[in-house]
Amino acid sequence: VLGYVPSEVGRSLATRSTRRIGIVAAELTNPFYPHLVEPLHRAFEDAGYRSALYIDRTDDAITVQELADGSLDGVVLTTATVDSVLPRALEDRGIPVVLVNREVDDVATDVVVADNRHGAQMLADLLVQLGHRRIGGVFGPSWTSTGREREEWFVRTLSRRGVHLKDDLVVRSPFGVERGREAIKSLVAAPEPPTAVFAGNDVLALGIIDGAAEMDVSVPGDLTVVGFDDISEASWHRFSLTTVRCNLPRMARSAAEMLLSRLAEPGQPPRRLVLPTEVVLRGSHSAPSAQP
Amino acid sequence: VLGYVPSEVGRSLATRSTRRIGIVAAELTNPFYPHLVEPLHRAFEDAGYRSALYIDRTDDAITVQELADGSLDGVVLTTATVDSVLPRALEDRGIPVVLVNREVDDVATDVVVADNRHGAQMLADLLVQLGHRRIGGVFGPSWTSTGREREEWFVRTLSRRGVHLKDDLVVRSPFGVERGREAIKSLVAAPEPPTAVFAGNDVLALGIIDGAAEMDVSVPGDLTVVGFDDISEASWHRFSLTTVRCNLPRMARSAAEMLLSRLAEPGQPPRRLVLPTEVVLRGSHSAPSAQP
DNA sequence: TTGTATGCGTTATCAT
DNA sequence: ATGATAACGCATACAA
Repeated sequence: VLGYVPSEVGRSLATRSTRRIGIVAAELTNPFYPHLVEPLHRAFEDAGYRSALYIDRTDDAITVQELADGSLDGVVLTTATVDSVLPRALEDRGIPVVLVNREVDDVATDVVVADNRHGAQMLADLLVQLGHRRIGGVFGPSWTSTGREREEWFVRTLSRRGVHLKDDLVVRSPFGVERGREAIKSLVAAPEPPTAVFAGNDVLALGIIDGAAEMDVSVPGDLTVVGFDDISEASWHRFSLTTVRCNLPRMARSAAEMLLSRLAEPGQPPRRLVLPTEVVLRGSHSAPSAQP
Repeated sequence: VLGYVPSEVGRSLATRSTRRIGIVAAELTNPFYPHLVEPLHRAFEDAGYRSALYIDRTDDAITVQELADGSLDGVVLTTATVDSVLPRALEDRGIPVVLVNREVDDVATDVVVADNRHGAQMLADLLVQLGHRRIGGVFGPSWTSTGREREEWFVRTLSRRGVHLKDDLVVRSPFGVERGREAIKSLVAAPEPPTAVFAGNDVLALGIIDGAAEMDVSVPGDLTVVGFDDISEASWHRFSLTTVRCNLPRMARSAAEMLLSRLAEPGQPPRRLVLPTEVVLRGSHSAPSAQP
């Protein structure tokens, strides 16, 4: 018979290697994650590994036993929070882990992140240089390294330039288009609405721009919006989002390489790779219009 | 020890069931697929099944041996073309298959699709009723049942109403935002540009709207755009796409149910489920403006 | 009820 | 080189 295909499960049992990597991401309908999952999948595929998808829902988090059932050679975590126990637990069971785009406190695993500090700093500089003083922030969750780091360095840099965010102009919310839409609605309803707003990531920024359009506030005429990540949607003309590029495909590839290299050489000390960021100027920013 | 997790691969070998379903989709950065993959994953998860992701790239198609290596209890195909051999091949090897959103000629497997004919018909009626006569089409690939069916019934209905599409106003291209953008640029460059354009799906429609904005043709002022699927992006204010709803989450759930039921009862005759469609009127359509 | 042996499909080891 | 066989981790069937 020519159509014979050897059984992977038999092979896996004998070699104790499944040639399958677990990728845990948030809901894929959050437009951020496909930009990470897609190149991750491709990188593993190119290396002869298959991938299993795990969706980490806020209401129903991924557990250790789901990932440690012996069906995975390694795991990529893209949704880790600063207090995640998953990375520790998995490594304790001998399962190689790599963190992507998120860091975890007090845990030493392989990790690839973008230079969020520098990115946030450049964005802050950009806004004050444009002349903005009444600035708002729609930051990501403080329990994610990404949200936390970007917020911290954005406000810190602003402070250095003598600009301070008013409390009623900052919102913290989970990453999501809908959340961005809601957030901007509350911000423009403030007694003194911001002339510019920093979004914790592009997905929030898309929601902000969309919500602004909905309320007839023009971007960048009435409101400057800057994002973070540079997902492909940011370059859509209807958004034309000024943002900082994290080079997600590269981040994903690096993460895959790290995991693969650890599979080959399990003894290696944990590595931490931080990728450079650059701001990409598009059409969602401008100088503030005359203040009323 | 309390942290013991039984090995899935051992269990799989013994029970010859992996409790894992293969989901084959196109690149996830194509915004359509997350809307299918996400609810599919959820449905399988709820039923105690894990899922493996397979990305079907145009340049590197999924092969039978990848899916028939014994690591999958069943397969969901979302990228099948009318002449796909995969469904037949998989069923021949005893692997349950369900086709979602796409049909295959001369193959009897389980399938769940939307009522594309009715949807296309309603859209055609809408356009002529609005008064459009110079209508363009950016159809999907003719080698997909979805692209083919929607095109056929759209032009057929138009013909019945006495409206015919000029050859230089129809484009056929793979589904993709970028392709929609390119397509509309060629259409508006025609000697007599269309006042309305039908998109093979929402993803193409998004590209069309974005490309139109880029060329300063206003939607719906200068150009009416209608799509197909009603993915969540279609409801974003910046697109506000008039489209026909296929209820993708429901489609996915039904497909999962079908596959699961076949796993429980392998002998069943193939079923074909076609889900009703409805048009959802938003802001991307209007009557044609005065003709020059 | 608790325990023990056999089979699942493959790789790997060890004789021949 | 080629071929027989044990081991992988679990489930199942059967025996005690």
